[in-house]
Amino acid sequence: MKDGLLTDRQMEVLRYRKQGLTQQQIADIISTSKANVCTIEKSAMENIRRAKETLEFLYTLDATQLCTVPTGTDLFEVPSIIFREAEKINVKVKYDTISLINRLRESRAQCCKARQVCEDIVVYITDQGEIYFG
Amino acid sequence: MKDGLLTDRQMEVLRYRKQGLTQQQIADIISTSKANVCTIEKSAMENIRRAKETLEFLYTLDATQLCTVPTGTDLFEVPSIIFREAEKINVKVKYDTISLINRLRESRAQCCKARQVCEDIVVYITDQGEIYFG
DNA sequence: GAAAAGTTAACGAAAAGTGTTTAAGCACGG
DNA sequence: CCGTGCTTAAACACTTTTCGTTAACTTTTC
Repeated sequence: MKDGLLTDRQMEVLRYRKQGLTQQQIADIISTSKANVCTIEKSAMENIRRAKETLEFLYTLDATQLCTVPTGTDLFEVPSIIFREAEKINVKVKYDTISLINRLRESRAQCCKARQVCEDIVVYITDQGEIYFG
Repeated sequence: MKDGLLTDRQMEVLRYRKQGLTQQQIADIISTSKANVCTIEKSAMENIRRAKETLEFLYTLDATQLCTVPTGTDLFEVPSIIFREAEKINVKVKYDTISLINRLRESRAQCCKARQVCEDIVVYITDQGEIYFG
C-alpha cells in the first residue's frame, strides 16, 4: 500500500549494483545464485521501464493528439512534420529540430532503425508546446 | 512485456474521466457498477503514485535528498533556496541561476504556473552537484 | 583462450494484484 | 429528505509477478 513498484529484493540488488558489486558478489551476500541475482536485476529494470511508460501515458492524458508519423518516414523529416501540424493548431513547439530527434530517439528507441521510423508513432502535444510520443 | 503499469481498464476509465464523465456514466458505457469504476480509478491512481515513487527511488540511488520547495514559492527564488541548502552540505551546484530555472521548467512543467511553483517539489543532489526534481 | 561476469530458458510454489459484486457509507445541493 | 456523485470494505475467482533452482549459453576481461 505504501511502496513503489520495486520489491525489497530488487532495491537491494540495485543498491549493491550501484556500489559496483558483481552479480556473484551480491549472490554471496544475499545467499542465492548469480542467475537469480540476474533475473531480479532484470525484473527491476523492467519495472522501472514500466514506471516510466506509465508516467508518459499520464502526460498524453492532458495532451491532444497532433498527428501520426507513418512507418518508413525519414527520421530527419519528423521535426518538420511536427512543426507543420503544430502550426495548423497554432501551438509553438517547445523544441528545435535536433532536440526533437533526440527526444524521439530517447523515448522510442525501438522505433528508430538507422534513419527510418520503423513503427507508426502517434505524436501528442500540450498547449504549452510540450511533445510526447505515444 | 510491452505495456506500462496501468491495465486497459484503468486507462479506459482515466480517459473517460479526463473527458469529464461521471463514474456512473462510465459504468454504463463499460457495463459495470459505479462502485467498480471507483475502485478501478482508485487503483489506477495508486499505480501512478507507485510509478512516481519508483522513479524517485531511482534518483535517490545516486543522489541525496536536498530539500523540498513548497507550493507557492516564487520561481525565481528556487535557485537561491537550492544554493543555500547545497552550501550547508558543502556541495557545489553544477548550474547557475538561469539554468536551474530552465531545468526545473523542463522537467516539471506541470509544477510551474506563471512565476509560481504550484506543487511541492523535492530536490535531489549528487556529490557532483547534479540536481534532480522529484 | 581461460576465467569471470553476465544472460537465458524452463519450471514450480508462494505472493501480490485485478476485476467484480454486494452492501453500506459520506457530503451536498435542491 | 431525496438524488447524485463518490468512497469504502469484504469476499471471490482469476492472472501475473516474484524468487528461487538447475543447467547451459554468451560476453567481457586479462
